[in-house]
Amino acid sequence: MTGLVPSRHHDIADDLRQQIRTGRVQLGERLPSEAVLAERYAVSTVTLRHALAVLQGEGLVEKIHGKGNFVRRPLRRITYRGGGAMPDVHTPADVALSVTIRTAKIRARGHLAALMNVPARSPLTEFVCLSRDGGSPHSLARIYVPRDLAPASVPEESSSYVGVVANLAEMRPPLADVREKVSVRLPTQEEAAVLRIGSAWAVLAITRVMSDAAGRVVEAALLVFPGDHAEAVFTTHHQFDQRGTEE
Amino acid sequence: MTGLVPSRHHDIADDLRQQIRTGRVQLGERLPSEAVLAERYAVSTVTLRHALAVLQGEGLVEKIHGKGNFVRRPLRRITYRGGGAMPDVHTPADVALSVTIRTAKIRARGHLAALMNVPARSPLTEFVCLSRDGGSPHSLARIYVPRDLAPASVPEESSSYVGVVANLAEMRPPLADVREKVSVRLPTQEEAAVLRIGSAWAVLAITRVMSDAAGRVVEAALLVFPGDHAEAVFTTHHQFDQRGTEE
DNA sequence: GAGTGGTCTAGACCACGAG
DNA sequence: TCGTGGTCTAGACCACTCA
Repeated sequence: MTGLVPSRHHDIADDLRQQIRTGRVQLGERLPSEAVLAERYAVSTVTLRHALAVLQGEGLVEKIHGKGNFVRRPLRRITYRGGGAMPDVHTPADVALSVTIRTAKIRARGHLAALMNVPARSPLTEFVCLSRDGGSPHSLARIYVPRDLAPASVPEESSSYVGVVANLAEMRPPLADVREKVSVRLPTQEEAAVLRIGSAWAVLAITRVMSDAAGRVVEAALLVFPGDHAEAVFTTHHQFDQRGTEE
Repeated sequence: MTGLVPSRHHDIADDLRQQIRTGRVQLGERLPSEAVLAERYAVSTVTLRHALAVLQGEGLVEKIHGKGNFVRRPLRRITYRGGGAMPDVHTPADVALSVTIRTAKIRARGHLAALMNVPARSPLTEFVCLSRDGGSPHSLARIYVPRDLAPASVPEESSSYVGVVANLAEMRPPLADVREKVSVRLPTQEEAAVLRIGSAWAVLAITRVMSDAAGRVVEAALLVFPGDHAEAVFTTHHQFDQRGTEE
């Protein structure tokens, strides 16, 4: 909206961005304090913070209250593949992802019951999976399956995301339909805290519902990825000639 | 990050949000000026602007420099359906969408050439479509097709998005593959201006590449939707029993 | 020119983190 | 306790819109 009028905080953001990209500020390192930077650039702290907010929005800087501003290690790009036949994330190197899983036995209600097309109070098992790429949070998945389709035990911590997903898939009848809804929204406070992102920065949220040939929902998953380095790919193959309704 | 400490600008945002939602401030109307509101809430203009920024991020308020802050009419939710067999947007009432189309004959280069898998300088036709829902911008689509597959003429303005897409589809050989990449990013300055959204608010960007049975790319589309009221739905049907690689 | 939002200042005080 | 970021003030001046 402001258009092409250069503003001081943009200049500063550009300068800091350059220093980060050229490696003059080391990855993972702390930037000088805001007070120091404000003096260095001869601006007020408010303006300097505005500049840092720009970089935070770009995912280059992580602010930690009471500690400082840190240059964020550029995270591996996350590619989610749609279609449901494969693990959620399978970039070539995603074996390096570690996962923390919290399991709970819950009962369906409200939105979740509707999503899974089961009566309220149906027994479900909930898996909350936080995957990490090295030290950095990577993605958050909340997976719900009918209790009778859940593995009896799931390791609390696993070094392989693929293994976990395979574990779930074993119990599952063959899939017939996968419906994935992709949306953009601001993270909840919890999500922002867990993923270590600013609460003003959007996430890529995917709601995935899988059902078997009988139409029974065998899994519902609420997946959340930091928006600045995630993407979802969907591939559709049209196996028949295009005559009328085929999809 | 700040956590549970209530802050003045959040309180104000909450109050204004309530007034908007309960209709005490009319849709499309201008809010009192920032100076007036700042006095009313007994805060500085900076703090008041911070509160408005929250509402702007939620898509409730649209700021227009020199004019005022306006309560944004809640836009119809945009649902993009993946798979490529259908028009981009087909909520029941999307016949109400109007579209402005700018057509240009261009030549492939760089990223676009790679995307369409054609040599640089291949002749393409570009369609830039801005669709509007009533008065509000709704989505921006940049569609590229090989020159020989482009309709000779496209109406500059059309009242029906569906008609336009059908127009394009007529020229097309049967589709074999559709690949859609969904990502979240900040809008470019141009996109922010055209879609009338703040440049700090993320958009849902879809890159769609369609190819025919021979593997030729017959269309590449760069679609941009305001992130706060758009979603994309992908449905996969598994027609065979699940044995090995079938995706 | 009058009224609006956009940017900025030079402080102040509060909340968090680590020793 | 000290250094950090988080919020806020009471102005100032500039840029945009419209009569």
